[in-house]
Amino acid sequence: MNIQFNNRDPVYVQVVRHFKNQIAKGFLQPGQAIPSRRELANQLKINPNTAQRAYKEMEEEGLIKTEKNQPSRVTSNESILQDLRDELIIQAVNEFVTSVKSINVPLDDALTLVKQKYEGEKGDSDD
Amino acid sequence: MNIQFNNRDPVYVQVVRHFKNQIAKGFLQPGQAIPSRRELANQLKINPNTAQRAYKEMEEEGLIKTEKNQPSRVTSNESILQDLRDELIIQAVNEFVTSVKSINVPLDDALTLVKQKYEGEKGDSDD
DNA sequence: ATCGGTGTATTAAGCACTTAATACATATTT
DNA sequence: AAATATGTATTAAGTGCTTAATACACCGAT
Repeated sequence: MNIQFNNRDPVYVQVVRHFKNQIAKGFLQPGQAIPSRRELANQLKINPNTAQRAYKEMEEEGLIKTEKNQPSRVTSNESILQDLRDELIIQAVNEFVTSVKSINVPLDDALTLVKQKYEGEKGDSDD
Repeated sequence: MNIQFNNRDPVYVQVVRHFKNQIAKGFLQPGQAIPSRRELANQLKINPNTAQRAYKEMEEEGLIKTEKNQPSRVTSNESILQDLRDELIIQAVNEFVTSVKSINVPLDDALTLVKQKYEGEKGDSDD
């Protein structure tokens, strides 16, 4: 567990994004336990309330479930998990297409650039 | 001249983005005059200082030039204009590739989705 | 039963940033 | 010369939001 924080986005947003990526990637499995608020706060050197804020967001989106005196767990609702992945993809596509169309980049150029960039980098990014 | 403002980003940022798109698209030509701060403020119903803020940003990036008692003009520096377009494109590509790689979307899937989205929409967006 | 860990809620503090208000110098026009 | 429009700078106000502080109830283990 390690997150490279930037100074631009709020910490809790970055934490949520990190978990979403982990989940969408399948690195965090359905039903899998995740650290407690205070434990996560310790690991990431953030305030416990910030961790709570992140977990609350995920809870409200149905990504994690928390039961009395049990560690929070990734939801086992496959539909939600599928939706998460779809949403992340769709959002990325929409933003990209909007951007390139707004400055009249031809489709083929855009595709070529994506291909080059995608293949040009070795490892996966994580957040 | 018309901008559809959202409530998320600062107004001056949206103004800058609008001009950047117009320039990158070639809709605003090199050397072409743009409205005065107060005139733009009137047109867009924004505070003159907000217009000034936007122009200042563009001035600092070398996108526009302002000479004493002349309307501000789009720079005639072709290199800057080319860089602008390149930057917008590269940024869009980077963000997109980072996003899809972070959740292990295969390249072919990504390309297909972009193609579909691109072709699926008729008009260009403007900001 | 006491202690430590957990989730949660409320409130306060802090902070960065945008927008607004105001003023000034200059130049062009009437 | 007066008036109008321009760019620019300084300062103030407002505002939304993140983060921190604190407290409470619950449960399991010692």
